[in-house]
Amino acid sequence: MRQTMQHIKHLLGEQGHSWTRARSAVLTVLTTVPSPLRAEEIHRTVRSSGINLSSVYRALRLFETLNIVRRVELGGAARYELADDYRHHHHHLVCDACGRIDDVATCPVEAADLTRQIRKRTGFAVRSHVLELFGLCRSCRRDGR
Amino acid sequence: MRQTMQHIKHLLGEQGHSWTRARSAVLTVLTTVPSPLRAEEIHRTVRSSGINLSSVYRALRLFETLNIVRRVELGGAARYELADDYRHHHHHLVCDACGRIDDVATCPVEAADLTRQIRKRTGFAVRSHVLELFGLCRSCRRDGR
DNA sequence: TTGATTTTGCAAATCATTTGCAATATATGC
DNA sequence: GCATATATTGCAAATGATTTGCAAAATCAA
Ligand SMILES: [Mn+2]
Ligand SMILES: [Mn+2]
Ligand SMILES: [Zn+2]
Ligand SMILES: [Zn+2]
Repeated sequence: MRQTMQHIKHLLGEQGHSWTRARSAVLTVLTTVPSPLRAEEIHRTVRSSGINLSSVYRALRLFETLNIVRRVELGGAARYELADDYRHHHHHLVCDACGRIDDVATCPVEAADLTRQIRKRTGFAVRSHVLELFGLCRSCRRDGR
Repeated sequence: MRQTMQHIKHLLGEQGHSWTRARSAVLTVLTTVPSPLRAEEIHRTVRSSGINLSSVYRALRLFETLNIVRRVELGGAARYELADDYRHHHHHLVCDACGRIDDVATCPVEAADLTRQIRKRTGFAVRSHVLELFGLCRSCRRDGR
């Protein structure tokens, strides 16, 4: 999305970071593909532009600290997707059989106001949470796996 | 807990696995310490018995597949704790400042009956979920970090 | 106790990710 | 645009966590 790219480019400038081919390319992939991708998957689509895997990792790391991208851990290599500031806060349904990953907008942590409950009960101030749901997607279920 | 150890020993036998010094030692640690531990931390307390780090990893892997232990991913090395069959289903509060890890019994996924809702809406059959909460524990909050 | 079967210690391999460094690209002020 | 100070990159080597091959040692069932 052009809007998002422009905004992020500007943000990088403000923070004293350059707008480089590598960063731009990685970001293009992430704004294009909705599911969380591995560094290696991102690299596969930008390597033709002569961009090194290390640079992909470096770009992702920078984006993560700037809250542009968030890391998603689903077992194995980490995955990355645009952060909540650019896409609705959401969680994932991961199919154990075929590996398909879908978004779920429903957040039970927000729905239950869990953050407030925990703060009241324990004094712990929740600032973020990780929630991932695993199971079988409709079609794998049909295939009786 | 003696009860738990006996039960697991019996379970291993049933499934054709031996009851070995390494497995017994790892299990003793896990039934003793309530917070999720890293392989290396477990090893530190059993190395004196001449047990190798590889064996700790192998024991943990076996226990995981037998649903005796569950892996907890909180960033960095994986951690392991007794599985839900032996301890209440629960999640964690991880303090970003001091690293303290507490259990939370409240499960918003169960509370919201999210599994059923998702199945109805999307056909996806949720079988398990991962939820970890990050923030500042009461005392780190007081210290104003 | 014994022989068949598992498991272990150890070292080397693997996998994801990070890092040092010299070469290259980007930004900024002419 | 052009020069140049600074930031970034490619590449290869390092790292940290976890896994693996294999011969030796432990466990198990008879
Ligand atoms: Mn997503
Ligand atoms: Mn726990
Ligand atoms: Zn949420
Ligand atoms: Zn739960």
